[in-house]
Amino acid sequence: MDEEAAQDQPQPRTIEEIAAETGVSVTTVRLVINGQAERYRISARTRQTIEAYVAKHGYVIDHAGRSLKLRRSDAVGCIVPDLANAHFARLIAELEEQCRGRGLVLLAASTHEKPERERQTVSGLIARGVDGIIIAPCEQPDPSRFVRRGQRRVATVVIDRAFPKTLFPTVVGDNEASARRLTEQIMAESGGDVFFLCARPKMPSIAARIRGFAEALGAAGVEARLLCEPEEDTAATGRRLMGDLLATLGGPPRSFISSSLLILEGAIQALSDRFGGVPRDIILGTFDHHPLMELASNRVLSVRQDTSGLADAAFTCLVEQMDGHSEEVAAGLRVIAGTLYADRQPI
Amino acid sequence: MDEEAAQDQPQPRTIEEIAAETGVSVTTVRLVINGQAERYRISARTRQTIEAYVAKHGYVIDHAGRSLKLRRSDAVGCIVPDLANAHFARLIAELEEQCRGRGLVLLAASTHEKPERERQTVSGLIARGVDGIIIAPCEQPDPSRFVRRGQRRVATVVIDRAFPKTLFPTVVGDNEASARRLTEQIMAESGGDVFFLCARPKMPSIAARIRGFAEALGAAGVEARLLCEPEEDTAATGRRLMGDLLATLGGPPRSFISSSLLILEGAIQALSDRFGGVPRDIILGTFDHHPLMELASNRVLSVRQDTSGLADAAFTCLVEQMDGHSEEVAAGLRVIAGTLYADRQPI
DNA sequence: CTGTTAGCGCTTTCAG
DNA sequence: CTGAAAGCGCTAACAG
Repeated sequence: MDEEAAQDQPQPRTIEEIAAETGVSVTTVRLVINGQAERYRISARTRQTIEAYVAKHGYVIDHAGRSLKLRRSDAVGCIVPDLANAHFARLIAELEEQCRGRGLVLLAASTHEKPERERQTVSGLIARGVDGIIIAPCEQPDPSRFVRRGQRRVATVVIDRAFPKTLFPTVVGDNEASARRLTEQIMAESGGDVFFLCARPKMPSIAARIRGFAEALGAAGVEARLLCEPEEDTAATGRRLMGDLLATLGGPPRSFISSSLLILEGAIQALSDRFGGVPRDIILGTFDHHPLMELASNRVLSVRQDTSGLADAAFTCLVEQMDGHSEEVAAGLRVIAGTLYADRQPI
Repeated sequence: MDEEAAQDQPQPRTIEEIAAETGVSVTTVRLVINGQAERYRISARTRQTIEAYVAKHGYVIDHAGRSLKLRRSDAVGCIVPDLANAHFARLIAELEEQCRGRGLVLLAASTHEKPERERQTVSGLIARGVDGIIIAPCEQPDPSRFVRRGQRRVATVVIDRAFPKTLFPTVVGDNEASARRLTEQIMAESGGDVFFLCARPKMPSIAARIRGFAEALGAAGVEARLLCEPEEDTAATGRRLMGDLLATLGGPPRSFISSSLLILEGAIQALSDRFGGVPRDIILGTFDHHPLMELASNRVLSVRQDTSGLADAAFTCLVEQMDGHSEEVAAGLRVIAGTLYADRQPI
């Protein structure tokens, strides 16, 4: 009924219009609309008048006006290197869920690892008035860029990548420890014969994995077996690195670890090109678990990051800052443990 | 230098403040800031004064005020069933890129296939004042929900799922034709022994695939070999469907097609449980290509949707409506062809 | 060429 | 319990 009526009548209106139509003041209307009727003891009669009118015509608040007045948008920005990347996509999905729970909306943006683009994106989001930013940065973020209108810094949390100077609250996976465990396990299973194919070794998350890898090798007295590409984290890189490795070894390695899914894809291509498929006895090690890895008949050791743990921690931290009546939030590092899986089982 | 100065001075200011400080009017300031100095022939002197001031102190526009006045947010909302799903994540990534190119920002939201949530999300985004909505809906979208303030309908394009009544401009993949080609190819390679495991057969995209599958089977005079689950598109479903199939056949099928990556994952699990891996001679057919499928030693026939083509078409259509000085945009259907791949080669 | 002014819709004192 | 009025920052007439 009401639904029907709403379609005929002029659509949702402003508070002011509702006030005019119902013959009360905007304050009164606003009070009942915002559910504060009780608190201000609006008379039941006027209250019902208003509620009836709204039920009939509908009303949706205009956030633009609200934002302008409140200097608050109830929006948070999330900046990641690549929205299509499975890891970041999951992160975004979790964060959007959290946002929804608190009536916030999520602005998603990508940088493609370009620092300049990242800076512009940050400024852009701040100009949009976001109340908070969650960022997986491609460079050490500069706090002075996270301020608006001389106000204090916009709530910010860095996720996934811990740059040396932790100037912001930061939430990351336990890359170093995971890498160490993964490497140890692989060495145990492969007899110590393991290589690490990686791109962008300067990225803090990758650097941590390299450290973990090196520690495990060092503890076992094995020399470093690292193949690196400074920049391009692409399948093409993975292909090239694996190609190099095959050329060097003259045959397939017993096992290898790839620093990202893209590198793994490339490595698979190189192996397929050479052997018509991935030799079944190669042990695969990876940090970005994907269910399709089960397609391989190979032994797969993978670290599954606790994506939802990361998102939860990051969001909680963000909200603390946003609600923050407290002055400063500590710019600490929060590490979320991942889990090592062998094929489909956690070990 | 300027950078340095900017850090000492009070941060970015309002147009009004800049006007006061530089001793000119807000109009003048606005004109030069918006790059319309030429057009209104602002004198070089005042112009330089302003530019110098801005260069020194910086200025970022406040979108809240702008939105309120212009009734336009330069934001578009994108609503998909699941942001973590590879297909939608790619779509989101492409769309964000497009948005960026036009100075728009992207609000991302998910529905998890819940109609009620979808409706709320639409209303929410409209209340936020988005200028456009791109939606992969889980139900026939109701145009009356896409209006704001009695104004005409917010620019909207439906993507990925063509419901029977095409009330909005709609951009989808060529699911039916792709499915037919895929099925024909698989039958040619497997001797006609092919099954289709699918979830949510009522979804228009899935329904189209089922039609294509049935057509190919019909043309070859083979009976329907469809295993369906009405709702849950999950790995658990895929596992169950494959389990049922194995029980029925008493052994692995020669080939099967899965309606989604999740179904494929589940099917793989069921096969692994039963045979300790995916029997190598099974031919895999799928609609959501993923590079990791190369891990399989199996023959893989997959339809790769032209994600960026979909995104381009959808965005173009959206922009037409947003800029639309023309009255109505035709609510037509735009079909984007996918490509059939055998292993890594298009065929 | 430049300045003044009136709102956009909302919230928030401050008065009744 | 309810109303009036100011103002958030921006833009777009309209005057000079």
